[in-house]
Amino acid sequence: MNTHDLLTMGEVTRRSGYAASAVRYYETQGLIQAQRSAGGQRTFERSVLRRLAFIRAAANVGLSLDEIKAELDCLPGDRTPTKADWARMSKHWRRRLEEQIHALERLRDNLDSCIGCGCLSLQRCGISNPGDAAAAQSTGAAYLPKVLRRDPPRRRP
Amino acid sequence: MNTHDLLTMGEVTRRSGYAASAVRYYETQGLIQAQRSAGGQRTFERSVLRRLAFIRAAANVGLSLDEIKAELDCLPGDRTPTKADWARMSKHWRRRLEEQIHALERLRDNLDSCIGCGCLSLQRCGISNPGDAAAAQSTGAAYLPKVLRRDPPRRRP
DNA sequence: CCTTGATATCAAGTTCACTTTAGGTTGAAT
DNA sequence: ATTCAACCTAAAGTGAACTTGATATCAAGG
Repeated sequence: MNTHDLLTMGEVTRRSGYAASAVRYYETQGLIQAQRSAGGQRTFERSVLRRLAFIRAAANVGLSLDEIKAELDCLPGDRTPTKADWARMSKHWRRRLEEQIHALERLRDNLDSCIGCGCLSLQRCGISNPGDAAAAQSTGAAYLPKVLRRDPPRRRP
Repeated sequence: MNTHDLLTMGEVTRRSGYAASAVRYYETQGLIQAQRSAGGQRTFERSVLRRLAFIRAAANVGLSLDEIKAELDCLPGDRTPTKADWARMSKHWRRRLEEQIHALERLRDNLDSCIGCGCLSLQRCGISNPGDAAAAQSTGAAYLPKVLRRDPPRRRP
């Protein structure tokens, strides 16, 4: 416990749940900022905790650090998100979550129909949809939305 | 087009959508097998296409290669999955997909309530749930199921 | 035979999000 | 003054899933 409102690294790690190495990493990546003491040790404003919470939340929603940085950079003057910012950004997140949910639901439903067909048919299966040249026109791909697709079949120039 | 039913690398890459490097990688990892021609070039049985389709499907459901290998190894005699195998395994996948869907739905709903609270409260927010020492008992974590949790807050020994 | 394009191997590189290691410094308490 | 936990930096390591690069061989048409 220190007397005024600057936090030490130890306090930040304890209260944020992040490892010191992660906190330092985020600083190098410009996601958070730190002041330095005379001896060169980091001191953090209390707001860094909120920022770290934001980072964790965004990461849990599936954003990459680059994306998170972009969101944080959108905050004018590098301030901590206000309620309005939060609402705006959460709209963004919600859309993303909805997409993921729908993608998974489609995948699940397709899985059900695949059980019936003894599937993995190279021609028709929407889950495997191997991008067989013979099936290039297949509608199967529609079942696997981009958000879930791991690899792009047929990247022939 | 070759005359009998062994496939060349080129045919496999064209028909599976996988890059040759990926196919070779899967072979080193024991996910697929290949015979060799006199000159040392790979030849594949046609069933490798089905296996690759299976691999892609499983990967799209979110399984790691290790998990996929485990599933494939479960097939007695290293054969291509039959309808029964497929049904058994898809049950596995379905559970996984259901989990992911529910996790995302909870996250989405929590996001909605967070908009109302101007959130990211260190104490209560289920989305950020930073593992603040003061909030160690928080129920917030319940909102973020393991499948979605990126990092384990407070791993203090 | 020669050329060309497809394949082969093996090691090393890539990306992401950090962690680990090694070795040195700080700062608060005794 | 001494001690020792907490802190610092820079560089290298991790793991997943491949890709890239360098270099060499194969296969088939002309």
